[in-house]
Amino acid sequence: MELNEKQIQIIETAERLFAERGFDGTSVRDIADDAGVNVAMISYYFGSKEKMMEALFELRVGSVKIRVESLIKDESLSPLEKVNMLIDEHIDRVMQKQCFHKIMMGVVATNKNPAILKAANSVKIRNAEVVTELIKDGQKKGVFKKKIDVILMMNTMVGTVSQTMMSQTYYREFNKQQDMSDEEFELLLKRRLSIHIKTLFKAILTNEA
Amino acid sequence: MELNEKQIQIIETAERLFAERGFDGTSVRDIADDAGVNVAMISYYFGSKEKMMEALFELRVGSVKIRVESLIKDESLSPLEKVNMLIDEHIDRVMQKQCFHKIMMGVVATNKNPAILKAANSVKIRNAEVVTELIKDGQKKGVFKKKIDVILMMNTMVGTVSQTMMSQTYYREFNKQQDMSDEEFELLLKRRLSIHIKTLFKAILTNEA
DNA sequence: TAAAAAATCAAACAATTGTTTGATTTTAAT
DNA sequence: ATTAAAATCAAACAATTGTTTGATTTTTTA
Repeated sequence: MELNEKQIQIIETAERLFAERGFDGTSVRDIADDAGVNVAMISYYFGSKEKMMEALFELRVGSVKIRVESLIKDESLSPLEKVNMLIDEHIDRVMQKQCFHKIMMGVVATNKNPAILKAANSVKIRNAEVVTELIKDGQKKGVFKKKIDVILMMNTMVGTVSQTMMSQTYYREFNKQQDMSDEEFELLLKRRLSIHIKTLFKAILTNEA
Repeated sequence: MELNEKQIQIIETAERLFAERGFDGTSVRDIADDAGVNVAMISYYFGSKEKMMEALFELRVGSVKIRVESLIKDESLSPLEKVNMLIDEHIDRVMQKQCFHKIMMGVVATNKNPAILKAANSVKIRNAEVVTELIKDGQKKGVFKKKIDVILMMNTMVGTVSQTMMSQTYYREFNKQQDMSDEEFELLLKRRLSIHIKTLFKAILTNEA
């Protein structure tokens, strides 16, 4: 599905409101008003509220796959370097599309929309397969430990980033970084998250101290 | 607020449905039908749907605090032992009340109900303070590292457990453990989660290999 | 510029929402 | 057994929901 300017404008408004209030907590009139269009435009363009959600999902997920796949194949990088790049990639992706990731958490929690759930699951499976290959490669080269639970490891990455993203204002308060600009703080948060997760991964992946 | 048998029955039905479909995705009639009571009973007992949610929150959160506080004060345990017990405590709590924790994720994501959000935040702050004290004690005794980001560490625990709980059927498929009974699998999952997180924490907390 | 297509709109649609009402039944107290 | 309180109910309430209609305007095409 190819989207024109107005459709994207509507979708991005919906994305923001869905993240703030949830899918069922946001009416099509809320979206239309906020986007400055007539209510009928949503059905006119997307068919239904549900299908608009699917269009949003398609828009956001579509672009991700390629970068990861090509990264894995790069021969000049060590397995650990690749893992570290995947971590940074994930942090950037979540922090840059916070609204979308909030919505996704809601969609996965409540098994509402089967179409989206299925698509999200296939993305997850593909990622797990890619990472598993990467781990195996590292094990073959003797730099990674033998017994590694890939799923739990990825759950730690995804879970830590989501949890941190969702409660970032709280993190900011706790560490008394109110004086920073939003951009500064986000950079700091990303840097700390990156170091934190890389430390964790190094501990469960490698044999070094 | 003290609850009679029927009120608890309604609340537990609501809890299950909220976890499956979200707060706004569940109507009071859905709840009443499933609980086998008249729709009017919800307003009659709780005042409103919103207040019923608050009663649910109060019911589930009320019992937690005491155990954690007393655990911390126990002189016979080392700091690392205490941390490990907190991890197991958290895993048990989430796995035993999965529906509730799913709902909480939704509530925190969408800043809808201020009363609940405020209460949830105060619980979080209290926990962070307790853990911070625990970490400081370990540092004083020389068994913990100097620079530790308590919030990120807790985000890793909470995030990993939530993520794993939410996608446990997927974990089961991926590791081909369909033949197990549900009880067996849950035990296995809890054990693996426990070891996994303890390994992570040991790596960022202690100086050992 | 004329015709066709696309976009926009206010209004209406039926269905569902949370809540209230007022009567009736059940339970508890005297 | 009588009274008072609590619980239960079907029905109705107004508000909001997602969607459709049919007319009107704007844009594109020829």
